Amino acid sequence: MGIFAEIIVDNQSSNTDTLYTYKIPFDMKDRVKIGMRVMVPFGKGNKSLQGLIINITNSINFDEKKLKNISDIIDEDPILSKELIELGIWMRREYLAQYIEVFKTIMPTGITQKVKQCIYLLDSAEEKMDDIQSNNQKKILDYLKENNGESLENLKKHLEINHIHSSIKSLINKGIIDIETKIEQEVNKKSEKFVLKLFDNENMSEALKKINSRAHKQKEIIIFLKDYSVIKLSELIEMTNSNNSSIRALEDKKMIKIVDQEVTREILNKEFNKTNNKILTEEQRICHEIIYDSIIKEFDDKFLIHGVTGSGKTEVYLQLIEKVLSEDKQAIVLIPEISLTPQTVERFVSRFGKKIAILHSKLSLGERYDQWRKIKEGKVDIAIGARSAVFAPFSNLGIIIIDEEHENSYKSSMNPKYDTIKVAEKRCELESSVLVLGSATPSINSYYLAKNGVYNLIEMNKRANNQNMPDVKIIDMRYELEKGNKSIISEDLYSEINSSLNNNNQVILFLNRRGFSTFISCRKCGYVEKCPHCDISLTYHKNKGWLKCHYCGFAKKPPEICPDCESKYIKYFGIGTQRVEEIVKENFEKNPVERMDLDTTSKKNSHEEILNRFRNKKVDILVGTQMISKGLDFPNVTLVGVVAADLTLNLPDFRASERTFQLLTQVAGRAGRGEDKGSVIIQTYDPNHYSILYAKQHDYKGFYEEEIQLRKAFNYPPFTNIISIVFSSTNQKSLENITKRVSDVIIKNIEYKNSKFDINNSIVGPNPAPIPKIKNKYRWQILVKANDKDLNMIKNIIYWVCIKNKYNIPINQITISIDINPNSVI
DNA sequence: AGCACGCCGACT
DNA sequence: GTCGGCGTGCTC
Repeated sequence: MGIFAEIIVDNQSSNTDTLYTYKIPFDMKDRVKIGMRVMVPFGKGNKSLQGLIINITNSINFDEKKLKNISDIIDEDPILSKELIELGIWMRREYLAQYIEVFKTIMPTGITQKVKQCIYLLDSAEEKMDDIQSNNQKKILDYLKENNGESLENLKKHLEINHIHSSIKSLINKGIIDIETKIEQEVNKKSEKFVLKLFDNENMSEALKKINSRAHKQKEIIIFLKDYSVIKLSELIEMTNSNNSSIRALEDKKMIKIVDQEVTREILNKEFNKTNNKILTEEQRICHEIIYDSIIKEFDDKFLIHGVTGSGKTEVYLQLIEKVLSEDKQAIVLIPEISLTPQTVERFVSRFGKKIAILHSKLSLGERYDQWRKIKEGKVDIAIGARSAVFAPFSNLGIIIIDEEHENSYKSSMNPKYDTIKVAEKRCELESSVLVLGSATPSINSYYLAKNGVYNLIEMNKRANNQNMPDVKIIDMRYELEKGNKSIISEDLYSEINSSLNNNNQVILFLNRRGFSTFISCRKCGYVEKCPHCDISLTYHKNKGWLKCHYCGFAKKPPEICPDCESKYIKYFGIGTQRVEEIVKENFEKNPVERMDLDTTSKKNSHEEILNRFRNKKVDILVGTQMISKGLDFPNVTLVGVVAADLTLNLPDFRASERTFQLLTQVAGRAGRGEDKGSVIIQTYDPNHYSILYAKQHDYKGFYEEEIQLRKAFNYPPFTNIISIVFSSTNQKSLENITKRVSDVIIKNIEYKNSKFDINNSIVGPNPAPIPKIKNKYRWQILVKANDKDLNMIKNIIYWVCIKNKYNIPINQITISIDINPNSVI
C-alpha cells in the first residue's frame, strides 16, 4: 500500500549506514516488496546503486520533494524474508555492525550483482565534436570512438584524467554522450547440454538403415542410446568414445536433439546407500520425544543435549529432522567447519537422499549460489553447513540443530562478529522454530544457561552400543624428567604405542599447538608463572623478553631459576606436531606415520585423503592437532596419546581450562570405538589440574561445578560479558593518543550513565594488545566487562564514540575492531 | 566510500 | 579559460 520504501544502499561506509527513503514510482507500486533488491540513484551524481528494501511505508517525516524515485527492480520475488530482515536489523545492534556488513553475511556472496556504467556516443556526436575545447573531453571522445559503450571503470583506468566526472558531465550536457546503467549478474546459472532421443526402440533398426554404412560411430551411438531416453552430452561422448561431429550428424538427421538444460552444480556426486532409522535406546527415545513435542506444538523452545561421546546424538537429530519434514517444515543442521567432512554429510544424505543443500567455506561462488537458490526455491528441505548456514533462506523453518555447540568456530571473527548460537536463538524466536544444541562437552556458558532454565537440559549418559568409556591414564612428566627421560614421549606412552602396534591396532597422537605465544614452566616441579591478579598464566613476549598478563597488563622478567623449587630447568615450551611426527618416526621406524594439521591439509582433498589412508590402515600412527579430535570413528584405534595437555591449559585465556577439558574428552572419545577396549594416555606437567582429573573420570558435571565457581569468583562469563575493542594503525604515536582519548571518553560516559559502575575492575586498558603488532600495524586494546544489565548502555556508548564518532576524535586515522564476547581475548 | 564543489595557484 | 591538487561535507 505504501508509496515510500526504506532502503539500505550498497555503499560500505559508516557514514551511509542508515536507511534511505525513496519514492516508489506508480507503475512499480504493485511489484515492489520488502526484501527485494532495487536500483536507486544515490548521491549528487545520482550514481546507480543496489539497494535492499527493508520497509515500505506511507508516512515519512521528510520533505517529499527531496526524495528520489527507485529506478529499477532487480528481483522478481523478495530474496530475503521479513524474518531474515528482522534478524539482520537485530544483528546490527547486537554486534555493532553496519547494515551492509550484516546483509552481505545473510545473503550469499554469489548473489550480489555488479553495476556497470556504460558510456555511449550519441548519433549527433560527430557534428558537435569540433566545438570541444577541452583536452580531457577530446581524449574521452577519442577513446569512445574506438570503444563505444565502454564502462566508466575502464575509462578511468585507460585515460588518466583527474576530474573525469566533470568532463563527462559537461559532455552529457552538450548532448554528445550518454550514460547507461547495466546490471551484471556475477554468477550465472550453469547450464549443460543434454541429448534427447527422438526415435523409439522399436524402429531402431529403421533408424540404423538411414545411417551411412561407413559411419560406424553414429550407429554405435544409436545402439548405445537404446537404454536411455535422455543423457548428458558429455557423458554420451565419454561412454561411446565419440566426438561432437558424429553427434551433430545425428542431430541433422533428426534422430536426436541437443537441448540446454539448467543444472545445479552437484556437490554430492557420489551415490550413497540408503539407511533406515535405527531403533532408539531408552535415553535417545526420551530425548526425541521431548523435543518432538515442542515441534508439533510450534513452540520456540531451546534444548541443550548433553550426551557423552558415542551416545548417539546424531541418530536423534536424524529422526527429529524426519519429523520436521513430515510437518512440511525445514531443518538447518550446523556443524563446525572442521568436521564438515563427506563422512558427516553422508549420514544425512544416506537417510534423506538428495533433498539436502550443503554450505561451507570451500564452495566456489557459483556453488554457493546454487545451494542457496535450491533452498530459496524450496527444492531442498535440509541445509547442512558451517555457521553461515544459520541464514539458510527457508520459508517454514522447523528446527535448527547445532552440533558440537561448544566449538569456537561458531563465533565469527569477521564483521558482523556474531555468535551463531545467539543468532540461531533469535531466528528460532522469530520463526517459532525449535533450537537444539548438542555436545558431549557443552560450553560452560550453554550449560549454565541450561541449568538456569534458559535451555531445556537433556542428559544422555550412556553410549548407544554399551561400549565402556576408555581408560585414561595420566602421566606426570615431571617424574619422567627425574627418571632421566628427556624425550617428549614418556616410557608408558612408548610401551603402549608398541603394544598397540604389535596387536595390529592403530594409534592417534594428539598435540594442540596453537596460538602464537609460548609459556614458561619448570620441568622439575611443573611451576608455571601466573599473574597474581587474574589467575591466568603469563605469556612470554619475545620482543621485550617479558612475562605479561593479557588481562591486567601486569609484567615481570622471567625467572632464571624456578621460584618454587630453585631448579634451573626453566623451559620455554614450543613443541609442535611437526616435531612430534619427527620423534615418532625416529622411534617407530617400521610403522608409517602421518601428520594431520593445518599445514598438511591446505589442499582441497588432502583432509579426506589422509583419513582414508588411515582408515585403510596404510598409516599406523596419526599425529595431529584438534582436527583429529572430533567426530572421527576408527574402530582400529585402541590408543590415544595426548603429548602435552599443558599446551592448551596454559593459554592466557580464562577459557583455557574449559578448552583443555573439552579437547581431552573429545580426543579420548576417539579411542576404543571398535570391539577392543580403548585406552588414553595424557602427558602433563600439571597432573593434578582439575580439568585433567575430571577428563580422566569422564566427569563433565564435576568439571562444570568447579569451573563455574571460578568464573563467578573472578567475574568471567557467563557472569559477565566481555567487550574487546582493538585499535590498530601503522602510526604508533597517533594510535596511542587516539586510543587513550577514546578510552577516556568511554569511561567518562559510563561513569555518567551509571555512577556505581566499577571502572577499576571492569575496564582493562588501554594497553598494547597481546599481539602488539600484526602485519606492520600496531595494536592497542581495551577490555570492558559488562553485566547483562549494563551491556546495552555500554554498547551504545561504544557505538557513539567508536562508530558514529560523536566526540570528533580523529578515529578515521586508525582502525577499530569491536568484538562482543570474543572467543578469546588474545 | 565516492563524489561534487570550492578554492588556489600555475600554465597557456 | 583550463588543469591539477587538496580539503570539506553530503548522500533519501
